[in-house]
Amino acid sequence: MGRPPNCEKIGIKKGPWTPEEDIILVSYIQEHGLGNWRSIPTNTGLMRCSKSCRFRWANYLRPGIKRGNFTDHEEKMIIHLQALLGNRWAAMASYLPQRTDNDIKNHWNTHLKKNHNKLQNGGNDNQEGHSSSSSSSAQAQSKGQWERRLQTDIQMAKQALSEALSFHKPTTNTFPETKPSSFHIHTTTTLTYPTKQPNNASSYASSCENISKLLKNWMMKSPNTPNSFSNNMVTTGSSSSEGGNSTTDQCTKDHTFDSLLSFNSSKFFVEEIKNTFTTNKTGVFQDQRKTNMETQEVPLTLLENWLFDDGAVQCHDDLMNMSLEESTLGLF
DNA sequence: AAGGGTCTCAACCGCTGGTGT
DNA sequence: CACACCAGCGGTTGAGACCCT
Repeated sequence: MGRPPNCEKIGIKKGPWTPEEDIILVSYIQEHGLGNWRSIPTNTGLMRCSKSCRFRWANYLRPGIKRGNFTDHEEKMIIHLQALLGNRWAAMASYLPQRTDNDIKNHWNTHLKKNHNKLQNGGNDNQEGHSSSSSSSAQAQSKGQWERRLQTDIQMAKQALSEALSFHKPTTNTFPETKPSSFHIHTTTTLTYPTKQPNNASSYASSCENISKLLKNWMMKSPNTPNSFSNNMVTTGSSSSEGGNSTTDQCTKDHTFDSLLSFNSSKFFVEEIKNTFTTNKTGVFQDQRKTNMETQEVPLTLLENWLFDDGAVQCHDDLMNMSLEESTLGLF
């Protein structure tokens, strides 16, 4: 027989997450790492289902998420990727590491879809005037899209395989072979963080960053903060509320982190990353995972390796060029 | 200022494929 | 092999923010 049914939908809370809940979730993940989502509500006492916890983490609390307006570059990427991949938001998110699939999906539906449809309708009008056999041309087009999609999947699979076989080899500069890290890391959020290994420097630096932001906002909003949460924060690693310079440092960090996650300038980008990760290892977050940092050499994550690769930025340009030519001609 | 319409986006829902028992 | 769990994905919803009249 299979596993015993485990349905516990009684008392499940829905709706927006409170800062308290965020803090509990982040603290727990920080302490225990990502593993069994199902155990999180039980172990934390959160009245949320595991799905909700995973979703909240993946789309809001996860380190490295960039929020706010999409840049022109990002929007173009999304349009190109949508033409290439269709509504495969998770796959698209793998090309935009700092954006979540939900973010991309929302942005597409609210901002880009309308413009896209407008332009497409305009193009269709012309096309229809051209040819009456729209069904066959549509079929051919869908076949082309399907082939491109398949090709993309094959490339991704090939790269994943080669990555697995030669883990430490430097990557080449052709698309998408240089992007395995982004595929591996961001297609699914759980792959981002080694399970049961809560000592990834950059990840936890960013987790603490998120926690401190939450805490800061929460403190401002609710002056009657229960001590239990403050204590929890201290014991679980956040130190941003301590010390006079913490706020300034935090702002600088926020800015830097946002900068490093933008694709605007390749050289600046790479330098920023190098500086930032140096800061991560020596700076304000050191105390947060002091024990681990002092006793262990923190390995670079796949993302970090990719980010250090100067050729990486070029890949996005390659993608842009490729898709521009064949997929979204006339969109811009 | 107020009311109604529109927009945005966080969160939920249902489905699917992989995996454990 | 069958059943159930689990994680992930894409579609959809609805509350709040925003804009317009």
